Amino acid sequence: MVKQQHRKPTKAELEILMILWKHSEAVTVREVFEAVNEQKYASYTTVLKLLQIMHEKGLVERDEQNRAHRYRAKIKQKETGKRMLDEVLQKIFGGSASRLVQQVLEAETTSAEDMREIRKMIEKAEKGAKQK
Amino acid sequence: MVKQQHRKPTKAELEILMILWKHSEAVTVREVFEAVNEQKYASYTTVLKLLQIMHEKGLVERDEQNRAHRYRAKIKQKETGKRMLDEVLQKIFGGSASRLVQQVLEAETTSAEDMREIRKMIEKAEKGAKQK
DNA sequence: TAAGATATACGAAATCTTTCGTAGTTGTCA
DNA sequence: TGACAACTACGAAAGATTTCGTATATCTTA
Repeated sequence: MVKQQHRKPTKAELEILMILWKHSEAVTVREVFEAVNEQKYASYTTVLKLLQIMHEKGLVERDEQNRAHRYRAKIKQKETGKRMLDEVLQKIFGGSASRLVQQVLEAETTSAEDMREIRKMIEKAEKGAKQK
Repeated sequence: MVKQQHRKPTKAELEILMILWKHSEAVTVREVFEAVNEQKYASYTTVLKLLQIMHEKGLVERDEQNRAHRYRAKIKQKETGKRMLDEVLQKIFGGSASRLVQQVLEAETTSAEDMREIRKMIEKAEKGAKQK
């Protein structure tokens, strides 16, 4: 388990990260720009600047081999998700995982399908769980 | 299920809300101020201003009967938690509740105790689940 | 009742985040 | 090669959020 030493991504940065996470290969600014513009308008230089800032912050890696630089996420989606989830867990659910899960189960977006999967995971997890 | 028509609370507003949620009764600015300062330094007028802004936005209610106004959260912790959780769910876990729960189960903060509770909830929920 | 403590209101500085224009460089191709 | 397209760098405006000082009113108490 590694601790990340960077600040949490801002809203706009997270949007960029989500795009980067979809690609296994490093992508150009133009590609990111186009992906962003499928959701909302943003100028090319806005996207570029964001990537540059994220690079400074260490959120992304940059390959400067070619004229068009290529970027890839440096922080993992999983780690980021864990962090964000943990923040909600602590702040809103007072650290109670079961209260959080309960909320998820109550959400109308959780299907019977999801339920089954979740149950399986629990059963598996409970066997291997550390008894503390 | 009610939809909330206000914007999502900012970081500082959430800190205030968390304090308000702990109290069933409406509290004075001074009480909030003191609670805030157990965690970090903030001047009295900063806390006051935040509460005033939150009042304008409809995040809190204000009782102006006495000289020292009393505030209480107007939005529910549960609703806010649901919202925030749903945001993480959509943005990070692509809407998959099971992936989110899996992440929770993997977190080292989830105890065997939590697991048992979660399993019970699932079993109960699965029975009443809508089959879609 | 006068001084000091405690309130609210509110403008505006300070800070953080997002957006974009402009300058300058490099590649493309007719 | 010259014009145009595409790229990076970067400052700075614009927007959002947070912080605080000052003005003013009200309560408390010696």
